[in-house]
Amino acid sequence: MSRSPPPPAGAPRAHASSTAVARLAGVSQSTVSRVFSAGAAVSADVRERVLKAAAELHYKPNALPAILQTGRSGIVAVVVGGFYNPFFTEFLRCVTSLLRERRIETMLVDTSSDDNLDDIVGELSRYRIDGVISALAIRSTRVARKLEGAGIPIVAVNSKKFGNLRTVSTDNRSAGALAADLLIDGGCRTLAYLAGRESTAQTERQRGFLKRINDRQVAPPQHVVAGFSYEEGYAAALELLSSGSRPDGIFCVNDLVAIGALDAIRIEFGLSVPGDIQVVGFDDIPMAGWRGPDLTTFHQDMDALALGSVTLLAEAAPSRPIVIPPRLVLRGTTRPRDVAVTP
Amino acid sequence: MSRSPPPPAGAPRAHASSTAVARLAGVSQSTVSRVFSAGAAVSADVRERVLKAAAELHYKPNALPAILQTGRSGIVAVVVGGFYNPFFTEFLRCVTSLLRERRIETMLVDTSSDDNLDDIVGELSRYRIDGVISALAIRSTRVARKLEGAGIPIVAVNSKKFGNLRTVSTDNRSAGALAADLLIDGGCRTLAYLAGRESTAQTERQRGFLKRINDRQVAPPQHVVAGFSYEEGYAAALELLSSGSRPDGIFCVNDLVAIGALDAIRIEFGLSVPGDIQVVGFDDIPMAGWRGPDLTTFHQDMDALALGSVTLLAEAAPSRPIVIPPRLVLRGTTRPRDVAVTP
DNA sequence: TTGTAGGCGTTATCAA
DNA sequence: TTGATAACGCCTACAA
Repeated sequence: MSRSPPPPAGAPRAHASSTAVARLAGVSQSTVSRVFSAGAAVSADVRERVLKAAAELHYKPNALPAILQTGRSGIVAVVVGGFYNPFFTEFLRCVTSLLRERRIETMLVDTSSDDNLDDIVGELSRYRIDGVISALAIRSTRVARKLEGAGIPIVAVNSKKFGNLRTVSTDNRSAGALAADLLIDGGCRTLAYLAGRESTAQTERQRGFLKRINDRQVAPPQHVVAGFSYEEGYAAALELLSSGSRPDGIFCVNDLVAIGALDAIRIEFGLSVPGDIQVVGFDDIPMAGWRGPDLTTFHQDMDALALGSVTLLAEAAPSRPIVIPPRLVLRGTTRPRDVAVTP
Repeated sequence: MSRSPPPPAGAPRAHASSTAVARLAGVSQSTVSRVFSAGAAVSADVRERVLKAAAELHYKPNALPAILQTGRSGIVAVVVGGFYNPFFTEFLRCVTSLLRERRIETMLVDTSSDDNLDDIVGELSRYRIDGVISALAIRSTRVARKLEGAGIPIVAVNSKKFGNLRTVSTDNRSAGALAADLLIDGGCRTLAYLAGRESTAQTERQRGFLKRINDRQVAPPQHVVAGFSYEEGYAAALELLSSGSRPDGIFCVNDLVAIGALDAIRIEFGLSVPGDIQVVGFDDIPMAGWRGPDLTTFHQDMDALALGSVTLLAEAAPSRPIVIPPRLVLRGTTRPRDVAVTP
């Protein structure tokens, strides 16, 4: 029997195979296989002998041949769009936790844009991943089409729906409308919106906000494009206030931008929040609850988003989009109020 | 030729194999394999024909048989100890980015404790991962030993060294000493330390801090066990100050604890920082640089930690531990000073 | 309950 | 430069 040359000293010794275990236990390879696959019929005596041999050889079943055989890898790729934003890391936490419960492994992909998602998924498909969960929304038809061509089920969060794409979203538009109500009911009359860059979530929030403002016959808000980071929020607020305008209510595309804006308003301009200006964010990241920012915001229900993603991915065929309602979290950057807010 | 039954309608169609491509291109399977493995000799003519056929069939080489054959998967598991702490997420960001450059995939593991790391790695070894990078330090000999038994190279950050374990660490002890110097030179005489729970990093920071304080003949600091989160830092500061003591300098085990403490000090007690109390953190997470906290802290060089981890993992045999110097970042929670700090 | 044999889709080896 | 053939380690019939 021909054998491979011995591994160089110091190198991790090769993994034992089921054949090796079988030899040591004096049984056939298939018997070893049976012992390690749930619900197969093996006599207690043989099972014990096999397990003993396996332990002795540090045997761990090799998943790869099984995948090769069955076509299912038990691996899901999770895509995030940057670790700077706790929205992504929280989502990642929830998803990996759910996947782990289901004994599925997570392959992590971090990318700044969905533009190259098709390439990344193509690359990952070499590992026969069972699916993709993307916290990054898909924007272009080109990418959506190529992803479909890869033949791997894909769930995207807060994304527009394309073809077979499965989507789970927070109801961003309603939240935008609610934000408008909140500020207007709180007495604001000169509103501003600190926007993100192109993304479905951002567009929807903005749309809901503008629509409700218009419906309630309040003057349209000033619009400043910030981005999604603390620094961009800070800079945008600086720009806004330096221009001489003094809005009394600001809705921000997310919490990082809102916290940046807050710091600029309070520290750079010495204005009071919510006295002079009320501020509303989006996401309810942990820092929004810190005593410093104490930010009023909309909670994105990560558990629901994650559970929805995992569930949709598990389904055989793409089903209807899942929409999760946001939850308003009232904190110290808006005026205390008794009136109930209705969508 | 026997064929498997056709896939159910709607199911993602099966991936094409190199054999299918070979048939279509009119060459042998080995030739297709050569075309897709770098640096193999194939005539331009044949290569073109194969690539055309491959494109037509959406062919992507299946990595699994290759792994089976070569024993190398191109997958590394990265372990983090909770997404609440930007230290972990930043590390994760740097590591995945470096791995991606090297065309290695990241399998993500999130676990609250290193106690079950051996089980997790055992589970992952089924995928024949090439190695493990753990941002979580390894504390117990039992786990270290079992990990060694798995025969997979492992790098741990800020960890004690066990056997074959490869380690990359920030020089936590020196940083602790520097923190003592900084506060004492800044005029502090009644110091306090907000500690984390058992971990090598925490112990080392504390040890360096205490030693330098002792060396400089300043009274030993008060010691409160907080933990590693914002909430725990807040609670610990509350406890410390409610007990009636008024330290004038506090060193915190990490930035989250420090920011929690800051909020308690400023908001709950109305004290001035750095006027009444100076505060020093550790890690230099992004929030430490926000205008609100504006926290003086020690920067952990994530790029260096990540690069060290990836490099150590790539080495054939475990080599010497890598130690990264921390960098003091002076901000607004300590008094401005001109004197240079020397270790 | 256990063993035998074929096949999954690559890489590696050797011959042509 | 190309092709045939043997692994890699498991799962899945099917036979004993």
